[in-house]
Amino acid sequence: MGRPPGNKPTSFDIAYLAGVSQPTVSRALRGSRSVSRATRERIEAIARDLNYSVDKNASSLRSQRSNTIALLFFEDPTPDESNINPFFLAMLGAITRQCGARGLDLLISFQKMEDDWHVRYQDSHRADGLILLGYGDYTLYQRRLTELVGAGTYFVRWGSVGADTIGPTVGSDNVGAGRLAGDHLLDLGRRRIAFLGQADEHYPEFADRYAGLCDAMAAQGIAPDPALQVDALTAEDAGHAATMTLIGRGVPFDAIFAASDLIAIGAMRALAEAGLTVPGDVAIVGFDDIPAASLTTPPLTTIMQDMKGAGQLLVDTLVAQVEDQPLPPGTLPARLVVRRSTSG
Amino acid sequence: MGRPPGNKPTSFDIAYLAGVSQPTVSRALRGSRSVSRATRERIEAIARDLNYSVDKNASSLRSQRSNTIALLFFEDPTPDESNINPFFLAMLGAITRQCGARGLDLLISFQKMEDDWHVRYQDSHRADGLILLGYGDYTLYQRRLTELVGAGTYFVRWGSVGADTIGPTVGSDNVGAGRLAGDHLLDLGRRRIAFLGQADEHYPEFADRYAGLCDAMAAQGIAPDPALQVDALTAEDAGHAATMTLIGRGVPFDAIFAASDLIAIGAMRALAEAGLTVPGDVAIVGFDDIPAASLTTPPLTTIMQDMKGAGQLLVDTLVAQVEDQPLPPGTLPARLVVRRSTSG
DNA sequence: CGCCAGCAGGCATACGTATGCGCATATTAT
DNA sequence: ATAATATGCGCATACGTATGCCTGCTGGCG
Repeated sequence: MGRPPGNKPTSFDIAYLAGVSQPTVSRALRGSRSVSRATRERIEAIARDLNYSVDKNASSLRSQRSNTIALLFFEDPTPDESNINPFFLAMLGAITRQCGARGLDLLISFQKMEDDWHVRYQDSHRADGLILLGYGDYTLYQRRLTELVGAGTYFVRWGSVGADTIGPTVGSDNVGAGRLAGDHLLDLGRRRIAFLGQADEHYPEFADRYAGLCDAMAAQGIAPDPALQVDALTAEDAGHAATMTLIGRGVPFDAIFAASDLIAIGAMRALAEAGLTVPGDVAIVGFDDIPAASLTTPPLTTIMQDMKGAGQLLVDTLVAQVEDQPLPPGTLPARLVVRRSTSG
Repeated sequence: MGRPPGNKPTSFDIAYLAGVSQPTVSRALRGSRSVSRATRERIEAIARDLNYSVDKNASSLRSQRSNTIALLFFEDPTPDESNINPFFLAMLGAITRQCGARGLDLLISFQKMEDDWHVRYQDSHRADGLILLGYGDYTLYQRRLTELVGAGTYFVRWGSVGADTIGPTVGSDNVGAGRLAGDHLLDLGRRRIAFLGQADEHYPEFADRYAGLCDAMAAQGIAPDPALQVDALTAEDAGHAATMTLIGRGVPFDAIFAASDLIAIGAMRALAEAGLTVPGDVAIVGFDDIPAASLTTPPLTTIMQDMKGAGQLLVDTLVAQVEDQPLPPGTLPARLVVRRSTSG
């Protein structure tokens, strides 16, 4: 208190007051073993007293480590603001928390994948590495990801974890989650389970969820019926449209597993319009457990991903790369949240 | 391409290749008038060629400007992760966009207001200024804000804009928004309008909304009835509880203006349980236009805040301070979104 | 033809920290 | 007692950019 503003204390000021040299201050504050305990504590006291804090720019410049990671959201369908997938926003909380726990700063940006932002961020030493978060057509991103790998940029991606993914990837066990949903519906006696969601290589996460559903059905000796799978992207409208398509096909079904909650909500709207009851005529399971899922009527049974774990794993995986350590395994278990859309 | 990684080009490399001195490179790339056009273009070409990008740390260190702002979320009720107010998350999109447009980086953190994080961020030159975002008991924050002002920290806060606010503040015109909601309900012939939301000095934004409602009623010669105001914080449960209280009071009401969408959603649930129809028995207006608002049955009439404008204004106000320029005015108009909870 | 103005760019240096290396003093082994 | 080792700290310097000041040159004008 009292020092004229714009005249922030430096490590030299501390050194002077402590009667030591500037390097000693630096070492002391970083906890180097080569400063005696007494000296260190004296320096720490003075630093606290002066309200000193290490200049981040000087420190990063000298050490070539920014202790900062950059979070890049990308989504292809929405060039407009605000319409961010609620699931990712929830994950943001977990990521910031883990960054805080590890003493990292977090830079954030929403970008189209076209910009070369991602490269720039590491080149300019703003960040030590990147977290890439986004749904969208995976095949469109492959080239970009390959570039990143080629440039030696450290990054980690949220998505489908498989053999052919490019770069370190962290994701839920989507196959297991699909199996979870399938088992649940099968336990309830449902046999004609529809899947709403793009299930091709462009959207591997959705495809995995479908594969898990098929696994569960196969375990009961039920062959998947292609007529019960309808493509749909993440949005509510898509869920509505897909359900209309499904109904239009005239094949009977007694359950729906939707690849996202928004799809499920759209589906519920379409079912209501068609005079079908939930869960009476059709049981329905969503995916993501977005806040709105518990607010629908009936509340939506869904799959909850481990977002806290996801945030930790993303950050840890990135740091492991930067520090040249072995990467932790990349998949996280998901959990079924039963609500009245299946059990009512 | 091709340069060994870890050997990033510097301005010296460019200078060498261009046959000029390093300072000239710096000036050229920053667009200084004292570099000839020809030289500048030559330098720019080489820089592009080498995939050069200015080292952010060195630049910030030297210029004492980080061109970065820090966004601090704080909410008192949720020490747990994830449960972030969706409204703020939507605003995040607008803020990042404006930061991008102004060439600023954005640091982000969720914190309890107790930590001295906010001071640290500017002291350590991580950020030029802070954006403070959070609901919560305003009176609890006053001391912190006063400290920030005292420390000369640049910041801007989202909240109620009034005479007694501490530090530069940006917010919606909550009084006007309340009037908007009131006028709408009055136009529909409703006369007994309840308000659900804390309306004291601890939550000035809510109080302003209530004041606007009272204004609108007063303009029609209707005196506000204290029995029709029930305290409620932001959450859905609170809305449910408040509505039960309201019903329990036995005073007749034909409309509800809720201080937030989540309160409104809770209210709708309580009304349904009590056998009251929306909008037949009770018309209801929310606030925020969160994504779930259009998914309720019936869809919720609500007040939409100008989030794009808010993001711009927050960033612009902060930058104006840093650059020692006059601050733009701090209030933004809100808009009524009519859905079936009032007009059905 | 000489003088002053203005343009383009170079020189030197500062920003604040981190770290390799060397040098005392203190400690132990021989 | 002397050599070997450890401990604690200072010296010098590097990180890469931005900027105040000065210089050399060109051109216009009296």
